[in-house]
Amino acid sequence: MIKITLPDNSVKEFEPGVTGFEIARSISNRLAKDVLSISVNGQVWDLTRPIKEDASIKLHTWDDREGKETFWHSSAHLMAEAIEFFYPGTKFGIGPTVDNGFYYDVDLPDGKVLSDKDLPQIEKKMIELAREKNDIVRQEISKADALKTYTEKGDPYKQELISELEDGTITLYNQGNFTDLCRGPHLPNTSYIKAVKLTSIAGAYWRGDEHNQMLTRIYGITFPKQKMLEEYLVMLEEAKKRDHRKIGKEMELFTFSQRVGLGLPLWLPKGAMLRDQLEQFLKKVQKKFGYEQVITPHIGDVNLYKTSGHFQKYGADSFQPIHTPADGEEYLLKPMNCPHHCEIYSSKPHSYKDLPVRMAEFGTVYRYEQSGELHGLTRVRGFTQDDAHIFCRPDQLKEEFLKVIDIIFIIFKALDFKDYTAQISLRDPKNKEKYIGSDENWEKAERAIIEACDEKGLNTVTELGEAAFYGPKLDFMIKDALGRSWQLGTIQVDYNLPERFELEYIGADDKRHRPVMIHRAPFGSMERFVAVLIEHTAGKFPLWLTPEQVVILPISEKYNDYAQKVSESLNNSDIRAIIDERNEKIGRKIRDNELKRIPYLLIVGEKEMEENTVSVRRQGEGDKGTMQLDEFADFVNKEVREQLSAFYS
RNA sequence: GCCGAUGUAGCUCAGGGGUAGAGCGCUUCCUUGGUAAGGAAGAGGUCACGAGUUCAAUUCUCGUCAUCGGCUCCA
Repeated sequence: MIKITLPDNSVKEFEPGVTGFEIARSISNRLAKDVLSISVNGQVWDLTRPIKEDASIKLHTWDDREGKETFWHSSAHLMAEAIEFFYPGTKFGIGPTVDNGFYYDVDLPDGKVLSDKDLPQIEKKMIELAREKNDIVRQEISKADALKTYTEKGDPYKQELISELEDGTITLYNQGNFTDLCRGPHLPNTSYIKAVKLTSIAGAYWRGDEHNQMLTRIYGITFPKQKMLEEYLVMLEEAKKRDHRKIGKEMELFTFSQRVGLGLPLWLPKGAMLRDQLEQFLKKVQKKFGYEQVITPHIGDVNLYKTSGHFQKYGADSFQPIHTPADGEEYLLKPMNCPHHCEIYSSKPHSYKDLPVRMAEFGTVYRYEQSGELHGLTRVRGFTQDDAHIFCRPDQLKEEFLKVIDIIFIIFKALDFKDYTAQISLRDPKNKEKYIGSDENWEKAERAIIEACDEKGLNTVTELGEAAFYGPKLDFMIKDALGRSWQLGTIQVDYNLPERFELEYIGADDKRHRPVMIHRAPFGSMERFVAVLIEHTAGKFPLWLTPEQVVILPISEKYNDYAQKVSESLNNSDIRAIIDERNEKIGRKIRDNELKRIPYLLIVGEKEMEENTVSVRRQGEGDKGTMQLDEFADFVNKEVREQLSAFYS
């Protein structure tokens, strides 16, 4: 007998060769029905694979990531089987799972091009094949045999994959007439898959390299129940309604113009108001944290970027230099603010007592992005960074890092961002020559970041090899309505620029020393941040931030004068109020303004005019009763203050 | 930049080889009202742009541009 340890540390005994499925059945029939795969000593296995020795196990169902991955992995094979049925001779690339389903990269025979009109018939075939309840069978195979199989099949992609695998670890999976090279694990048979939706079709370079052949990538998602697919599709529809491009248009926040140019956003009055609120808020916070505002031009001499090294690294893929009519001068549209800030730093000598110097600028920068990459406000060619550079002594690094994290916390709190992830990017220890700067400095900087995150109790993921070439960094990422991840705030340590710009300070020892630089941007870019904010709030911005906080609705035109008086009074109390003076009934005005996502609706008529009151409605909540005019102003201002409590405390 | 799809009124979208439609919005008039759509009339389009096929193209074909979904890239 062998001992199987369950996740609750209880131990059960089984015959050697017991399978995951049998273990599940010994626990309950329900579990046997739901289980999809099993972790054996931390490795995910097929349910049908015999366990021959003592092991600790965990059974995975649809509710686990591992369970879903097994399910979708088998679904990718099912799709491949269906594609091979319609297009014999198709060559297959890779078919992994993703956050929401799976994809398979395929190379169709005879230059056949697949379009989304072909997807429904593949879906139908997948369901048909699933119903055949074909067992999915694992087969261990030698490298030589594997290579032979795919050489005969004429599939260069699989051959390439196999040639990189170690002999003795290669497995094939068979189902029906279909065989695929695969590490597994897989479902016991195809019948688990009940609902299929192939979501999109796209080109994808083999192995993600744009010099390689482009394959056709088909994305799909599957479920163990039809109803779950329906719910997923409804969820997708809802997510689309939150798209910042749609809401931005609806709420008149920003627009684009072909005449102005690709990826160059135009901020409309309400969007500009919103952005201005964010900027003013951050300026206040930064002032409190000892930052000084600076302003630098939008272009800079090309030599500035040769000094910084950016021109050598990115010049060829950037907007090309601007040439002066005479004298052969060359200027670059500013892609970064830091070189300018370095020059501000070196405009005067610094004592160690002056440090840190914290220099902030809402600096608009221009970067050439490939046309296919532009995306609403999240990926543009001209954008404004809430940039700042901290020039400090090496011994101040950690403390400064902690303070930047504090600023980011204040902002995320004011905006109710909870679902962010923090990623520490360190250098690849195996590849140290890719990075500049001494080992000692790197270790110091990496330690400072890790310790700062620990001290702040930040839940982080660490990625090796993701550091910038000039220093390690900490990024804050957040997901948009459709689950795509975007980087917002960033804090980066830089030893490179101080070196290149020969920045110095005079130490207590009366000698020259090199400061360390921290680049940081809590919002990242104003454009991207506003985009994510729109999707996060579905356009229902916090009261302190929203462009129009209050709308006054006169019962009839007779009360427009009183509405005017209310509006002036509120504006005098720093509240942004507008009036709906249209010749419409009150019900209509309420409906329209509710849909405009304005937080407070004030209804004013005969009664209110006589008593100097307003009748208050909160967006989405309905009637809140009557208040004195000044009472309402205090009420609103108090709510704003509470939302910004992280700053005021 | 690459692969695929899409482009009709301010917005959302229908239509289709014979000179273009709806709802919302907009304008004017009537109505002056109490907590999620009052009524009537009217204006508004080079059917993205360019070429080709055709007696005739918004519709079919090709190209260009833009947008959307991905890939690559992102200081």
